[in-house]
Amino acid sequence: MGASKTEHFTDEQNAIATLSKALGHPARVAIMEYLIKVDTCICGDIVNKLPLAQPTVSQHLKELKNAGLIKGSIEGNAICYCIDEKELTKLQSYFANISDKLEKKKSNCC
Amino acid sequence: MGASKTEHFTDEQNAIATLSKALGHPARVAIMEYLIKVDTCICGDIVNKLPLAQPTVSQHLKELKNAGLIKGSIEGNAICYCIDEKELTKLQSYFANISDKLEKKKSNCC
DNA sequence: TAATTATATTGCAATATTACGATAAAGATT
DNA sequence: AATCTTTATCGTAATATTGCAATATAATTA
Repeated sequence: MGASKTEHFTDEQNAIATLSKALGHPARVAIMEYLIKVDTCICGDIVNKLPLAQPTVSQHLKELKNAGLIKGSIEGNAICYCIDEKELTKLQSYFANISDKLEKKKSNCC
Repeated sequence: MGASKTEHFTDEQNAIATLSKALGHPARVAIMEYLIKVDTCICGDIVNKLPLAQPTVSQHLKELKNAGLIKGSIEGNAICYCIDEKELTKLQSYFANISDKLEKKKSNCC
């Protein structure tokens, strides 16, 4: 059908999937990396850095914002975007936890 | 147009996006978690665990395999899937690195 | 070798994503 | 107030994803 059956999975599984999906496009990875690198983070700078049209970048920013990975604040005429660390930390600790489990298991299945 | 302009981004950005995208569906997150939890990992078990039809699960397994996150080996009649740690480690260290950078920066932008 | 079991593939419908031109909205500047 | 600058939204086309029934493939067993 095209729509995920999210209701059948745990909240954590859905949360991790949502965050991962938000980073599932190179432009959005590039935006995150840019925001981490610079401290000034005006939307127009991001548009200039990326090889995409302004509406497309705006859409990608919206998706990152919806996922909670970035936040934006009005800066006069412009909008200042920056990383929202909370969700990123969630992802980071999730993967750290998984790696830890695998490390301990020393899986020899396949 | 609908197709990502992957050629404009770095290899690492594309790699992280591909891995993230593969985990961008709760069913695939659930599959990964199941494979981490159990040591026996026959495809049929996964199908039974998930609230999805067999062809759908097969498709999700294929995507995880294409991304390099799991590998499968023929086990007589059945197929044994398990985690391929290499790519997962790549993701884990990527996020660890990002978190580290943010930690050091103590960003006070927004 | 026929039937069974396990998994993959095909085909298709429903929906989502990606991209961008045109345009709107809102503050800044003249 | 008219214009400029900056960002968001709308509309739309191209493509991708999700899901499953039907079917194919391949090893196993009777």
